[in-house]
Amino acid sequence: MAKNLVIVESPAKAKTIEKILGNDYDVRSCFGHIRDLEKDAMGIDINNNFKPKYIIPDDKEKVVKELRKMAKDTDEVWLATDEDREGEAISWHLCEVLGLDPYSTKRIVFHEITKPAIERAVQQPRLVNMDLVNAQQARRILDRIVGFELSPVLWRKMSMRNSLSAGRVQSVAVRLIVEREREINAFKSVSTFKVEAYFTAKDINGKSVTFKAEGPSRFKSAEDAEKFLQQCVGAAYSVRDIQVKPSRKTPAAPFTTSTLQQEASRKLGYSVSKTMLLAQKLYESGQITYMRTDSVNLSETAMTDLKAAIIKNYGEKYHQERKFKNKNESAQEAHEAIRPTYAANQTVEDSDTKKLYELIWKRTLASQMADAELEKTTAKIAISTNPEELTASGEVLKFDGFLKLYLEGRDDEDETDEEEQEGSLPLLAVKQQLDLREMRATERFSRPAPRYTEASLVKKLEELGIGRPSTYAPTITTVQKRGYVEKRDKEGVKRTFRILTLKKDKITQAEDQENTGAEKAKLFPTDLGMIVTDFLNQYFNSVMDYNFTARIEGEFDEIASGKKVWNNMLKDFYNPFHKDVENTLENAERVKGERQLGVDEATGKPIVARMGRYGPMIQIGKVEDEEKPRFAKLKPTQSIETITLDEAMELFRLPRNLGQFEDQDVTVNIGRFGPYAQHDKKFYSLKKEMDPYTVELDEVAPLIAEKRAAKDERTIKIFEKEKIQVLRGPYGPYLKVGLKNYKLPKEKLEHPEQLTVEECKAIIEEAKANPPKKKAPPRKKKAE
DNA sequence: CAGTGAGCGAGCTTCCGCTTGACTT
Repeated sequence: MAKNLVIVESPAKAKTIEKILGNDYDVRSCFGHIRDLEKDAMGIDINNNFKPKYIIPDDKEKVVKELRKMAKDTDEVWLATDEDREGEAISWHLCEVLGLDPYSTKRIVFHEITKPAIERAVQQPRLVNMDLVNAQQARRILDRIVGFELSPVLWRKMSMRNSLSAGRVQSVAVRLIVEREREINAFKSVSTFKVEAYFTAKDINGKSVTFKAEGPSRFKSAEDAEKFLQQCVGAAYSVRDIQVKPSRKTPAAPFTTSTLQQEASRKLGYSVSKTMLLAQKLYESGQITYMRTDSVNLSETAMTDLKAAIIKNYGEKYHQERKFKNKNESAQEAHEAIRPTYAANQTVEDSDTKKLYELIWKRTLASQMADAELEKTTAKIAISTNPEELTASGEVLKFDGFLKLYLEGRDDEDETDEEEQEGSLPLLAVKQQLDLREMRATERFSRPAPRYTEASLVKKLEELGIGRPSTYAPTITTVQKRGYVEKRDKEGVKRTFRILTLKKDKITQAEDQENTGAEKAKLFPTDLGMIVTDFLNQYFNSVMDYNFTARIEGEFDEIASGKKVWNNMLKDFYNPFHKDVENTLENAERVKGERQLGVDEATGKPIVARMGRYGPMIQIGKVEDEEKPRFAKLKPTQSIETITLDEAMELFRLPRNLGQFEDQDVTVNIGRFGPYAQHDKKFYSLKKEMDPYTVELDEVAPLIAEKRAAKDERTIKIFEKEKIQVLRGPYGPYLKVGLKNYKLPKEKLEHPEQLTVEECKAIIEEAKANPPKKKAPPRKKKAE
């Protein structure tokens, strides 16, 4: 046992630091928080000044036990958790649990895992900062109160299924998506006409090249555009003025969690959870620094390392030292930016993480590289018959600088002309006459703000100071798991647009088609998400306010700096909040999310879209009517808010009988698990692209035959009487009895077809006698 | 696995932020 025990949060970090500190130090990890509020009675004694009751969660017992033992056998314990609010609290909890005195135990901090930083830290120990700890306790308790008082309100007041949830972070995330969707639904697109003229001129080599110039402004109507073209008939064009301006581009800061998620989404198409999973792998294998960070800072040693790599690869000219400042006020900067551990490693072998690593490597190096230098040329072109002018602009890259490696992506889609790369212009002279090849006025439509992607939502949350690097990915998973939000694609619709062309002094009009509104992997609110958001907005306006988190963060800061007492802050929040909760429980109506669609022509009964126990549906007639109402489920992409009466009536066409296959009826319907076909008493899920409303027998019949064959293939053996199946799955052969699966012992994996009934029964008995340990997530009994 | 949709009441759910594995059909 070494003389010193150093406790950090992450095990990968522990390994590195142990190497740096040498033999006198044992470095161990506590794996994050080791205590949390008890769940009973919220774990808070509200009437006793919000006194928290902490427990050690089951999955932390083991590590706490080990740390206790080590702490007892060592001379000195050093608390080296992260230098932020949560880290400070973890240190305090460690004191409490390990029996250390917070007023004498050594607390050390460092922002980077480098030898000088750690050695410096060890020489300057301090004590646990109780003000900061109290700020964390206030944060924790407030989140618990909000979550555990709001969620039960939803259970009581929503007429849909249970296990709904609300919280300071997730509810605002859903609100953002709901409001964006409504903005899009309400958006009225207007069209304008954009004029582009194509000229030819001789370049330096005497070669004839074509370039583009833009019209003076966008025209509101086809008539106005035509009038302009008309005025250009017979005109001569000449260069009136040329401006040449140098410009520069600057590299983006190195990655934080949020910007890494954004770029991996834009450039590699990764979901935020995939990005984090791969980054974790890179971190654990020592390839990159810590991946949950809000800091853009690079350590001194990293800067030196990067400089060397840049100079070696690209030369002195390409290096430029830069320090980046964080724009985000809520940043706590306990770590460095995300960077490669060794700048010399351009890539990694592992094919899974290769792309992400290279992205990080390029971004980090680029951040220490020289500006790109450009030359922007703008030529004004006069029209002899018209006082208006055309503008041609071109850009030439004089020095690539950081662009050699990396250019940050953008969120706006490149559907329109706006983002067209500016090409280069031929060398023009003032007064030079230009030949017009043609001039076009093209109709363009304004577009609503795009729906959020996972990554652009993270960006927005970070801007609002809501959530932390460690929670962005889990929050996005939660709102999807709760059924408030769905990630999906949307097909575009065809739209016709007009083009007026002036060519050889003649104006012609044509039409063309474009695809618009197509979106990939975007976040859509569900009806449930909208209804819950409306409800929370109505009754808990203050918590749903986009500035709520920023405001209370300010108060946490005051607690951290000793200007405010944490219990008082909580009291000021709790009293009005709890009153709202009680008022809502007492007075709010149960929410059904009902919307009137019209009247059924055949029966005169009212038709409504509303939320049922099993999701959004259409109802014809009322429950109290003599004749029972008719019900139909909405399609997955439909929404209560936007469905039309005609679309609603369409839904009543199911179930459909498609005709006969092998002398049996084939019917299609939509069930609990999506669209399916039924044939010979068996069920077959329809393929994604098959629409149960339009699918035909000749599409479904092969599916039935194919699925039957696939099932035969998976089946190795069946013991009919005992109802034991031996099946082949993606993890190898296994046993299936009813809904339960059983693993085969290793020695049976080779020849599963030789298994006997007795052997199978023995395996099952064995498994039942030694049930697999279910630890962290307790299995839910009911689906959903 | 694939019929539902009212209302009652039992017994359940739930938060955010710090960290990794265990597990999967």
